[in-house]
Amino acid sequence: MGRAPCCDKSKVKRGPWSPEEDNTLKNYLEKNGTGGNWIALPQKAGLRRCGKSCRLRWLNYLRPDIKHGSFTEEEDNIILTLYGQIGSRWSVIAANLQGRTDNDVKNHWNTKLKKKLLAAENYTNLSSYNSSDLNHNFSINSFSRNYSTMDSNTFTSLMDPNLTNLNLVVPEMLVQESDQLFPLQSLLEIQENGAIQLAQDQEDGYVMDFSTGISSSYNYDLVNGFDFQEKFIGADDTNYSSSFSNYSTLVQLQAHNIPDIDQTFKGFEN
DNA sequence: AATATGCTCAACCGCAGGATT
DNA sequence: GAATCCTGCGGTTGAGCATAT
Repeated sequence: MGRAPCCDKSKVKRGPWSPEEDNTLKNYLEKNGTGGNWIALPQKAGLRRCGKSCRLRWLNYLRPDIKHGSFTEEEDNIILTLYGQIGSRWSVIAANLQGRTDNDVKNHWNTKLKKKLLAAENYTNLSSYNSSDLNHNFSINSFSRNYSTMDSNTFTSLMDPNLTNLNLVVPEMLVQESDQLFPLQSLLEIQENGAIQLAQDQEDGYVMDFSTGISSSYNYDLVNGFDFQEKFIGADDTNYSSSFSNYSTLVQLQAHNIPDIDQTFKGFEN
């Protein structure tokens, strides 16, 4: 049969840890380690706590390699990027940030970064979407712009129109994978393929190419100074109207000319 | 100064999957 | 193979603090 229950919840202390309890747990673990059994640990260490609570306290707070304090911009960018790829797999994201725990990353996301991303998405009228494709779920799918075809001569990109090797927001692994599957076209190539320009106003606009089955669009923001390219697969919907809600997968979003992405987002907050 | 509201983050909860008996 | 437990994970909560009114 199975093992004994881990603890009697009516007999263990709950709530915030006292400095004395922290010391007891820390001293015990530094001398003895976990012994491979968190459930038995509190009794051995002389703590009236559930083993699960001890584990959490150690992993999230007492471990010597934990980094306390605010997140750097570089860490923010890593979180944003990885969240775009894999969603809320906090332990995986935390593993890419030295000294940060999944709880830390999760809290930071819920209190800071989510708002930042939502503000940016609202600005571009993109609503969130959970793609079923785990490798490419940048969580953006449906548009609600007012579309109007414009003369392509009026398009002005901030990036080199011959450029295909963009600075990417997504990490290298995904970039390589995506490049193999869906190579980037330069803006000139897109225009030569009969791209149409849509929705340019005083602040932003973009060019879209439906000729390949993989829809590409260049978006550009004249106020904040960045371009980015989006690619879609899974649908060849040339009869789009005011929404892309039927699009199945957004492959990737690639950005260029964002010297300080955090600075760019700041303008969208509140 | 008092109260309301918002924010942060440590801690808990419940579940899934693997391990153990 | 079944029953049960353990571990790790993501979601959620709520106390305490900060800021606004």
